[in-house]
Amino acid sequence: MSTTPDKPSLDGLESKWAQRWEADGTYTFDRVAATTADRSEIFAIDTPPPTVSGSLHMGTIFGYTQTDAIARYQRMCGQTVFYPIGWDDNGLATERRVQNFYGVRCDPSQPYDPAFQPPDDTPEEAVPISRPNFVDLCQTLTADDEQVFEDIFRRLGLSVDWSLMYTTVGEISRRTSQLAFLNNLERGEAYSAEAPTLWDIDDRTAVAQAELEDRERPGAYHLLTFHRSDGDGDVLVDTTRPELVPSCVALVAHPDDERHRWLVGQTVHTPLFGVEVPVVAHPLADPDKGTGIAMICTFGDTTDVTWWRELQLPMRALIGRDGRFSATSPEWITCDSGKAAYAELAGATVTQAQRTIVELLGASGELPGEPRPLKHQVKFYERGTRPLEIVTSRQWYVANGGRVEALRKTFLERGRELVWHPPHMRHRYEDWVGGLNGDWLISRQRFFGVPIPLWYPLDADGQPDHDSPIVPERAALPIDPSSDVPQGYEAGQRGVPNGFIGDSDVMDTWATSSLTPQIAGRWADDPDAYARVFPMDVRPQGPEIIRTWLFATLVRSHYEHDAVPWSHTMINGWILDPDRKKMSKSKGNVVTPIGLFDTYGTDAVRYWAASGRPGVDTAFSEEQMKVGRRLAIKLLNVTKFVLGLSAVDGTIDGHPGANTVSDEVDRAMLAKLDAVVADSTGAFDDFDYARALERTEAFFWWFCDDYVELVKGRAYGSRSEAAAASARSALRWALDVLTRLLGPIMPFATEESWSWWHDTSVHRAPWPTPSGLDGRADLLDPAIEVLGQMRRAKTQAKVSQRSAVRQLIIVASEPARAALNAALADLSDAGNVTAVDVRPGEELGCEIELEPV
RNA sequence: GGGCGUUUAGCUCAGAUGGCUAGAGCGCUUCCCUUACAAGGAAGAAGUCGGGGGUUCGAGUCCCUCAACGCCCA
Repeated sequence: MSTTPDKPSLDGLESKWAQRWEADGTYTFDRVAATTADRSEIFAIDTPPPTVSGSLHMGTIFGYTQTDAIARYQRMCGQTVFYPIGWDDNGLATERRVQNFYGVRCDPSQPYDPAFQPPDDTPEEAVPISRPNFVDLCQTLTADDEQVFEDIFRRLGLSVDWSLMYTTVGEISRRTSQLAFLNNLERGEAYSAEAPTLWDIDDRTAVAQAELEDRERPGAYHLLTFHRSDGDGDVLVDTTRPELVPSCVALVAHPDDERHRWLVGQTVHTPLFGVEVPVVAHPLADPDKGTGIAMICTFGDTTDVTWWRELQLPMRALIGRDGRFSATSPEWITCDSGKAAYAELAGATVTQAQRTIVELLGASGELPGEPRPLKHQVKFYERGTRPLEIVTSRQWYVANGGRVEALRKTFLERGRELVWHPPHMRHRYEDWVGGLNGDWLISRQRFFGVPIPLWYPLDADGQPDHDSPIVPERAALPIDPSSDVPQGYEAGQRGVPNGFIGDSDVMDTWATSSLTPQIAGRWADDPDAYARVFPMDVRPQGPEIIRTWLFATLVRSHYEHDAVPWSHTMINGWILDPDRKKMSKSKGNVVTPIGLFDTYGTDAVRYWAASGRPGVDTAFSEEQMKVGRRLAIKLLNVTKFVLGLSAVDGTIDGHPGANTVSDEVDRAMLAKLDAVVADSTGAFDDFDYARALERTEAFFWWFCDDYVELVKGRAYGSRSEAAAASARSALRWALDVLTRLLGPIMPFATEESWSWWHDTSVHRAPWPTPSGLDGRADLLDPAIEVLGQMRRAKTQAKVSQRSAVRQLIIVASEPARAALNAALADLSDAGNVTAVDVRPGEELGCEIELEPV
């Protein structure tokens, strides 16, 4: 117990208490208790591992504070709380940051340089370095970033158990991720296939459906002339991608389109290249677009892929992984003029090719009319800068219902097993699962990630056999197939005929972070410990990653455990800037938290975060933080006041003593507080930290402004010792309860004021229960009303609130008079009333005669 | 084009199963250094609850419709 300071202050509380909590293990997950506890006595949280590449912004503070409030509530309720933390350092975001930070790029053909040092100054041209050197740099940089994040989270007062920290490229994550993948493979849930894939030509990697975004781009319709093979005229086709004419495999019209029905089944020759292609019918052809007949190319967009697959068309792909047209003329272009035209395109980028082909078509007279500009939606990788292309490559997939209706239904049903907070967020999940159009592509042609743990045997020609991958021993995980050697082979056989080769890809970030319950819970290493926390109780996260993180976690858990990974999911809202725009890095309106912690104190920032309702977008508001700061200071001050009164023996021992709290006024206040306790408890049980805070806060201000003012005189001893003891006892009890109610939201100020009169942490104190004193909650209403009228009279008379009332005449109904009588002495004290008279009447009213100045 | 959400004082938001004479905080105005708190306290002004229909004795709350904004998906 420390002494109450003369001048309470919020300054410095964060570092003082963060250190103390760490030293005391206040938030440590109690493994011993967990082994004997019933599962219902453990509360496990699947914390989002934030991406550490870059700065931590207010959205993170917002969501994580809300989760922390729930964790603290559950802990005070006596739950053994499993609250881990992780860093998502895996993936392209980190690679980008390393490239920019050090001025390097990964070139897997470079040999490892053990003595490599990054350039001192960022060079103009990126320095090519080996993959191991590159990965080293990624590790170095993320380690720095992670320390910065940890400092911020500690300052935020997150009650996570730091000993449970993991990273998504760490050894445990790699083992878990590879093990889960091998299990998926063994059960047939993961497979590899050579297929058209959305491809980012800048990052040179495949991209999954969940990573796409549509962006509006200017384009132009070009009217192209195809020539009927029967020589009986031309067919005009509108396209926004004339450069893909050499990849054209068919024309397509809607089956019900009368204008083109006669043409279906015939063939035409493509402009410039003279390749004969069929005219086919398919319902996805839009009769209202362009001329109503479209060119199918392999591949201009995802509709082309659908047509190609469903109509079993040939593949005539020309754009390579570098985004350039093939350097050699393809075999399907046979005429000399076609070959000559292609020679102009060979090696060109898409933009160059379009310009060239428009010129060629203009010269050949096969481009009637001018291009007509339009704006259209183009698919981009969400982190990318150029439109995605579709290339054919071998990739690994995990079945997610995108191709099989029954599986899709299974995942929709899994989604309904979860309790969603707020409930409408479930729609986002269902919309996404319902709209899947392919399996989950998990392989990435990148460097900093969890390797796909496979090798392939090479045949006598040195060609890999992708259908018979070599699987590592489970006990050897994690492995890196680019340096580890499979059982039964020797290192010298790598890459030689009849030898082996490692899979060079890494897994998608989500393929690892979809396993956060398994990683944090130590599924791969400690099944007993894992069984204590899985399925977890809650997954808090942002709405934008329902389609990725939440869905992928459900998929993995379904396969691995035939269960949903948690019983509840809490989806937080967005942070909006004062103009109601979403705050995001790209908009440049992001505020960083440290300055706010300095200015308002962490509790104030937490107060703002906790006042955002679950799932509701919330304006960034420093005004709200000021309010939170006032609340925190008020708590310190009112605690100082209550503790400054002499203590009452034996009244605070779990509950206020029924004998000591003898005054009806005090019991009425405690009855009101009982209702607040019940409300707050119910709200927290329903994950509604905001409602809990709102109820507690409203009561707290009433308590300070009205109740304390009403009983202050009596508490000082203006009447009998018993009357004073009742007030002091009630004040202490109420303050004790209020401090605990505010603990989950404002951990620092509550811990500080609590420490002035307790030896143990408020965050380990039991969650409050009702006093059970059966007071009349509405008893004080008329007295408080009269108190207000006296204040008004004094304010209007422009005199001090302290000034005396010579005579107070109250008119009140019978029940109100009874209630007033109980409080009349307190009222006279509080209003400094010389003479008071209560008279019968209908409406409550007062006549107030002030003492002349 | 489809789905979801939001729309209540100048601002940010509360208003479970319809009963409100519509609340809070901030901001604003005025007053008060009162022995927990001047990084405070007291009081006051301020809203035809997005528009239009409907159900009902009664609707911010339920139904229909329209509009604006936001997000997600095509």
